[in-house]
Amino acid sequence: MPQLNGGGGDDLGANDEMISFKDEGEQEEKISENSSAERDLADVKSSLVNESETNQNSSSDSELTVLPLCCVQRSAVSLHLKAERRPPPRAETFRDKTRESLEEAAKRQDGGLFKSPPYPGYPFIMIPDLTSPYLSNGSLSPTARTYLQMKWPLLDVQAGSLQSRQALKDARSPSPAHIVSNKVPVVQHPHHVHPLTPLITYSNEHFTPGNPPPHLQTDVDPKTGIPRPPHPSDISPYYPLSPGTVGQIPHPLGWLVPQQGQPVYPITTGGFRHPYPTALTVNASMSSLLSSRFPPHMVPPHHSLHTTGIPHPAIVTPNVKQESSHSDISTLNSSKHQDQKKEDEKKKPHIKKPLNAFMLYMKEMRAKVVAECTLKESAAINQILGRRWHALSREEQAKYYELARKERQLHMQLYPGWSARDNYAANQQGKKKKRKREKQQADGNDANTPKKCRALFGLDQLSLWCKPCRRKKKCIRYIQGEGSCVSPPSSDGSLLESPPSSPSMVPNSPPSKESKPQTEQMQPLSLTMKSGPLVSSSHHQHHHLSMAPPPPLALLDNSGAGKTHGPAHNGSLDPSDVSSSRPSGSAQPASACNSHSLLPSSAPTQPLSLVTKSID
DNA sequence: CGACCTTTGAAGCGG
DNA sequence: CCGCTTCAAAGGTCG
Repeated sequence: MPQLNGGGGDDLGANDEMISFKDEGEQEEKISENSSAERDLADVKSSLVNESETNQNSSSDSELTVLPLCCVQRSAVSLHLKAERRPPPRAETFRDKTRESLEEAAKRQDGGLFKSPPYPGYPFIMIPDLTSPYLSNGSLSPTARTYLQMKWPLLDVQAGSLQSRQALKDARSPSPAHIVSNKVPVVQHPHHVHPLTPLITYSNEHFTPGNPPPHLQTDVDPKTGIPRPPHPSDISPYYPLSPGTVGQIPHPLGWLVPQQGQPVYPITTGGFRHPYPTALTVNASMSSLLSSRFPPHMVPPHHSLHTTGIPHPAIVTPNVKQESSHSDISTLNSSKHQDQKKEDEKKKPHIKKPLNAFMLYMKEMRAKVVAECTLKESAAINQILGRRWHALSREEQAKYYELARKERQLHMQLYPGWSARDNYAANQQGKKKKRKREKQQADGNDANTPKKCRALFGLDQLSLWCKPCRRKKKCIRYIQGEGSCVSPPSSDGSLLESPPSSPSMVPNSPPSKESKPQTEQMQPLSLTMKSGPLVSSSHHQHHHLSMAPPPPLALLDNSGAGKTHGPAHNGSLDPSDVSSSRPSGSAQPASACNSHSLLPSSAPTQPLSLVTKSID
């Protein structure tokens, strides 16, 4: 059985046994609680990203210091989900129905999930049993995957561990900053690692030793920051591998991490032998994610081959490309066209885009959610994951951003000439998502995705929109005049989670790109909307929300600011900024606005968050 | 069997 | 510079 949670007492763990949900409204309420955190996160996001990048250079020590949520133990509310899983009702209008069902399902599940903190105490990370999770062939069904609980390193930090950590740190060779950001606290402690680490599951077949790609091998771009030189430190000794398997398991970051004496891409054995203290190594889970990205079976094109001879996961050869390998054959029949295409592709293997932070997160968490929720539909699961993502603490998100950054770097090194555009072209040829776009657009136009100004004035009166809204950023108007807030995202409950980040006020935060995400997040709603008249309700929420307590994150921030932990983390993340940004507190309310809660009822109850607030 | 759905983030393209 | 579009993962669902 996959679930290890139970032991932890994590509510989430309560998988199958679920108690029926009461009202969705409640769920939403709970969600709102998260919203605050989301806001913070959003604000921080940008900083995180930057941080990750900046981190490279900076070496601060403070990894340990910050323990985010630890303190904030959210009370674990027992989570009750319906054991019975209702497949989304299919109905007449498939789309609407499906949507609704998805939304509903998501809400239900999510709500349930949210009741209990996704990561209570932030303790665990579920590691998928990778037997072959990433194989495109997908021999294993998702459900088949097993997950191991891992403690999140940060949480674990304790006095003793700190010392050890420090030691590790010291021990580390001057690791390339680029690879590891000190600021991001990702150090994994050995003892924390579950003995059965998922990594073990990696199939050996995947990895055959080989030589690293030429370009990689020799050098690492000093510039890019991905160091090739042997870095003992990079490899984590802690990596949870069973002895036997170890050799075969590639280091998750193996591509990036060079080992002493070993080939740069020693996926095989080398990878794990050496201590891998650095942030990169981070969590086993994280690493697993990365490793997952590199499926063995994919055959890489010449240069794309990994040192080990293993192609980078990103590369998909047409044949191998999807699970439906057999289908390929049939496809061949379809037309010469394809044949030609194939040939072309062969010549030019399809290199996938590197996964972004959220995608990495999804990969890691999907199974968990599936297990917990009993939902299988990816759409619904993704909604939940999206919410959870928003609920993640800065640190947590930072980890993923960091991973994503590394992935991108790696990807760049592996495929120097590659550009996302290549894939665009491919699709165009293949013709992939067309309808989708149309639909999206349509939806977008709808009030369904309410952006403050957009909802308020409509597309027609774009000129009236505040600049940020026009840019898809946070609505100033909305924030500023809280009262003015029109309705939030009414539409979907799903939105609940996505709060607007505190924002506006903080123009400074360097969130260039990040800001975008935040805003986007805020408007995820598309799902729900169809149903109805949420807007009006938004008002209520607004009030409530405003009253709502600050998110747990706030604590962090505060603590960070005031307290020590500032060091590494903060520095990198800029927590200070964050905290500062929020200080007024006014921001929160605003964000609250955003948070969408459709139900009036949703309002007030989110005790937990409040509690956390007390910290102050 | 392929496209869609859904999420966030990164990147490309065009104005 | 800004906005829009595409793609990345994933699995159920529909045409």
